[in-house]
Amino acid sequence: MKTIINIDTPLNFKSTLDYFSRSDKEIVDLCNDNVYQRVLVVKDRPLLIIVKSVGTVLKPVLDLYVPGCRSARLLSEVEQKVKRIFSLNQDIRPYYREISGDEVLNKLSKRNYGFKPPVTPSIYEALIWAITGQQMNLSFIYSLKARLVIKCGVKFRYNSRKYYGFPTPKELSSISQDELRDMQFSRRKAEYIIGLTRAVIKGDIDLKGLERMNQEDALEYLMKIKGVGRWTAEYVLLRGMGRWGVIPADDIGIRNAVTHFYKYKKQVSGREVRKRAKAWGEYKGCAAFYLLSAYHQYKEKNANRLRR
DNA sequence: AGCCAGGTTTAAT
DNA sequence: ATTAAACATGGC
Repeated sequence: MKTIINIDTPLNFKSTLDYFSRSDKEIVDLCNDNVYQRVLVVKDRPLLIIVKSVGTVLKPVLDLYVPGCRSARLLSEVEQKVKRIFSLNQDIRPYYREISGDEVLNKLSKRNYGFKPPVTPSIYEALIWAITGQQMNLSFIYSLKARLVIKCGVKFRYNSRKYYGFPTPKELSSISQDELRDMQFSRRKAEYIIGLTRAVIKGDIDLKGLERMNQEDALEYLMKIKGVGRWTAEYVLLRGMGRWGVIPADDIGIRNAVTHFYKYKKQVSGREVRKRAKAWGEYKGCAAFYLLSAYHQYKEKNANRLRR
């Protein structure tokens, strides 16, 4: 089945795809030729979604194709997920007003006009990804993710190509410590992932309930989970729930980006980022994504230059 | 070779 | 209330 999604606020589809394409090891959020593909598990059914942008930044229109889907209800659920992933229900323009006094962000906003922080289909995915991503370099983290996804995620075949979904709690519930170690997760991370997954399955942790909580309560709730510190909780609110008022200020990527664009002489602390982020009000998280995204573009450009 | 990566926990000042 | 060490591996 197929449907068209009309959006009445700006959307830079390409910028979001660029964000998903940061690593060539990415195997869940797939992008090429301005087309986004990903496997979603909706109501226990694995589905491939194919999203194409057929509008403009100012008049965005998305073409959503779900091969094999014959139920209008299911399709409507999928559509909600797509809206979540691309933050279609949030307007980015108030962010531009908020940071209009900041020259650095102003410039980045013009360059990537319409870019919105992407959101994971589930909070669980953001949690597992964040725990996986603690402390290590991005390249290695993407290797870990790929191994986890290939081993535990659903496999989907379409046009003789293989696609993988990010593992659901059920799919991860039977993984053992040793299997995670074999994939080169640290013992600690293996414990965190297993513990979290068990608690979610058992109902001891209610991730859906987080959506109804305010920022402080949600952060507090998440940080009670073993393996979830401040950075992870903040990251999950932003990347996994689209809470634009939150910034994971201790994030090394964000700190590097702030250091670079605000021309500090040495790497700034998370504390310094928080201080600066006060000026970004309820849109700190958006600022973080614009900085990360621009910093990545900058590094890519440098890498290309050095390759010659 | 050694330090730093999308940090957190535990234990010791 | 801060500070240190351990955890794990790859990139530069």
